[in-house]
Amino acid sequence: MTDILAKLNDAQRDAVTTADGPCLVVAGAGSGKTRVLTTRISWLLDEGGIPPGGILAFTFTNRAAREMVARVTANVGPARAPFWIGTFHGTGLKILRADGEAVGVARGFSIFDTDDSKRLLKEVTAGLNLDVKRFPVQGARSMISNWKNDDTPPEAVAAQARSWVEEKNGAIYAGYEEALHRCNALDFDDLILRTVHLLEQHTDVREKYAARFRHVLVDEFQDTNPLQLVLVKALQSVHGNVFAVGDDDQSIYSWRGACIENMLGFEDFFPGAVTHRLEQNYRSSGNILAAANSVIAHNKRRKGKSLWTADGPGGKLVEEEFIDEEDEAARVVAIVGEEETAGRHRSEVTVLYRTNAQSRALEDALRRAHIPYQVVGSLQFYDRREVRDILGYLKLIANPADTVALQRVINVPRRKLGDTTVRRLLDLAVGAGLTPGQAAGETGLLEREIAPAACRRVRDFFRMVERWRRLDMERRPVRDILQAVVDDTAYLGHIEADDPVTAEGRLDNVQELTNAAAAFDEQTQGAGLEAFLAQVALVADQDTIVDDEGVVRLMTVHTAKGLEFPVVIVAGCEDDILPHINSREDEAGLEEERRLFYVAVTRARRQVHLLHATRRRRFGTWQDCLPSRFLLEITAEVIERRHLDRPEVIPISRRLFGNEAVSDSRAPAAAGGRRTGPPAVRPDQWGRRHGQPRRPSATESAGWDNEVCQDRPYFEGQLVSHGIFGSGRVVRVEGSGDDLLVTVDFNSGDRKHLNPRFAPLVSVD
DNA sequence: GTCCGTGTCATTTTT
DNA sequence: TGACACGGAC
Repeated sequence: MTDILAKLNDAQRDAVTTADGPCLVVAGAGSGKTRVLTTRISWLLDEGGIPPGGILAFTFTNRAAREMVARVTANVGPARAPFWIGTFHGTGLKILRADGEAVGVARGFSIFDTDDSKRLLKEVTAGLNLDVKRFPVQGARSMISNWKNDDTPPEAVAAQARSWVEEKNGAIYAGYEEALHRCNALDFDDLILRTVHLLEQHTDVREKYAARFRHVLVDEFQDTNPLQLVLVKALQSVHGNVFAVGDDDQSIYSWRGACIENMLGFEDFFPGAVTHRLEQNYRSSGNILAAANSVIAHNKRRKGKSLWTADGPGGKLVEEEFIDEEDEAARVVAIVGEEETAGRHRSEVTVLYRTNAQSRALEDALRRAHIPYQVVGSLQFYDRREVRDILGYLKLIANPADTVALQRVINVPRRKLGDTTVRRLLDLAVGAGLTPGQAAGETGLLEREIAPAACRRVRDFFRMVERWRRLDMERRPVRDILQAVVDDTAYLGHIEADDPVTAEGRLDNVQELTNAAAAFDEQTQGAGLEAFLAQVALVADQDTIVDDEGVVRLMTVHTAKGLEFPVVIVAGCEDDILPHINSREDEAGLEEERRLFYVAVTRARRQVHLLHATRRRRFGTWQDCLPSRFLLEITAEVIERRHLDRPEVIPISRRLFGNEAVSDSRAPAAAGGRRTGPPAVRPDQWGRRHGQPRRPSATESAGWDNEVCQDRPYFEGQLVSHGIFGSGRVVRVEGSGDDLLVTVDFNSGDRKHLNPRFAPLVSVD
């Protein structure tokens, strides 16, 4: 243990060995937050004499939970690995499965994911005869989520309603809750809300858990919502041992109910709390930290801290301006090439952006350049239609009351069971107080509303489901049940027939799901269907980053939180993108965008590229773009700014007085249009318009060299210079176009085979 | 019940 | 631009 502590710096060690009682660790980006948390747990187990079951630790992601378990286990050995380290939702699930019946949570309940909730809400809204346009499902969902996170029940909403719309919103909420109950399902928020209710209303249960857990630890505390705070309070009520770690400057989930006040007001919520601060950064070079610090200092709502590093300043950050998103993407390709030329892996480069839509241009460019890439996190495996279909069957098998799943699958593949029939079936079932399957089993019930032929088809369907359900009751492996579903429904044939073009990929997905089920059976020694579905709902992070050196990663800034990369490219550093247009009105929104920018910059270890374009296609039309205001907040000494040098571009300094005239005067610049020809100004012309000829530095203009070299092809004996390898002489030229390969003997003695398309090779005259 | 044209609306998404 | 939902036509 002592050697683990010895690896910590003073601040970290103070935090780890802090005495009992509430403690907040304000941990800046890259300051060893996870290490402090895991060492603290190890220390409590080792030195504090706490049994493994006495530790309760909350994270937000499964990834974080896994990592924490792994690191603690490495410290204390598998025999003493704590087993209550998990996400808030996963922990709520565990408690509810054990004791939920006390608050009306029936055994065998399903977990509704976002998609399920939306379908249910749509049904509820329609059932209340409300216009979906005035009461959009997504809006209702977030409203309800907010209410649940404030522990506001439907009755309270109804009582406070002051207008027809509010009244109806309350009615939707109430209807939704009823429908959930009928489906014997909980949504994500319920997993926490019901746990809170359980602990609040049942003193015995609360004391059982609060006494069992001697220490409660929370990761990413800045992301907790009010309900999660209540949960934490309840669980520490006996002993008062809370250890929370977080960074208020990285709070970027307020739109999901995260409440930065939980962190800012920690000392009020937990009187007597001590606060530790971790400000030494072990990730980024000095300039990167200086840039991050200077930007985040503009925020008012923060605890205030300043990161520092014992390492050197490293390279400057680079801000680069481009004509449009295609040029920007070309620069990304070039940067990747530069890294490779320097002998590093592509995977050292990660591209971050604010909105998913931005990935498109980047992907196009990378694909054209034959650079493999991975878009992390956007299209979830479990969101694919065929996967959801099969899971729908499994959900229906596990929970006969799950009418959302029923409606999803009853007519897929087609069984001539249309909306009308299904609607009538559901109404009959509700009227009789039965599940749809039970209703189908009653003689004569269906016939009251449904045509005989349709009745037969309905019964056939449920007979099939019953058959599968027996497999589940026999505790057969999930894999077998899944296989039976796929076989009995001829689902693979359905995929082929539905769309032969995409069939192959979708068949693969079904296979992948089968593999996941088989793996689950094996790893859990047959935990069963219900457990499998819970895992799928809660551990859907298939977006684990592929461990592949040959892949460039693209992701949103949100997705990148908690990760680090050698080289970070932030694409689209423009006003209205980052900060996003929807956040510019209010100060709080702007501060969150600034934190987002801060998160992006602090992901980098070695180099940060901040790219922006003067115009960009948005919703089909060109839109003028101004550099992000956050770029101006970066302290000048640590950043190199490369702007397109065009007379019509307003110098960045003038923008400080930003007024309408600025964007007006820029308009002609954007009017040129790109389609008819190359951009008016190429990146390789930076700075040259106004005289002062200069040699492009190694890091710029690489993306354009292949075009340059078409005018001036390389030839043997040519003297060239390379930003990293220095100068040398061309000894061989092979291939052409994208495959052009130039062999250069550098003065350093190295012989390199370079593709000028990527390698910043400059002719020396 | 299904198909296709038209209209609409565009953040971020740990669970 | 493009994804998706809805309404009218078959």
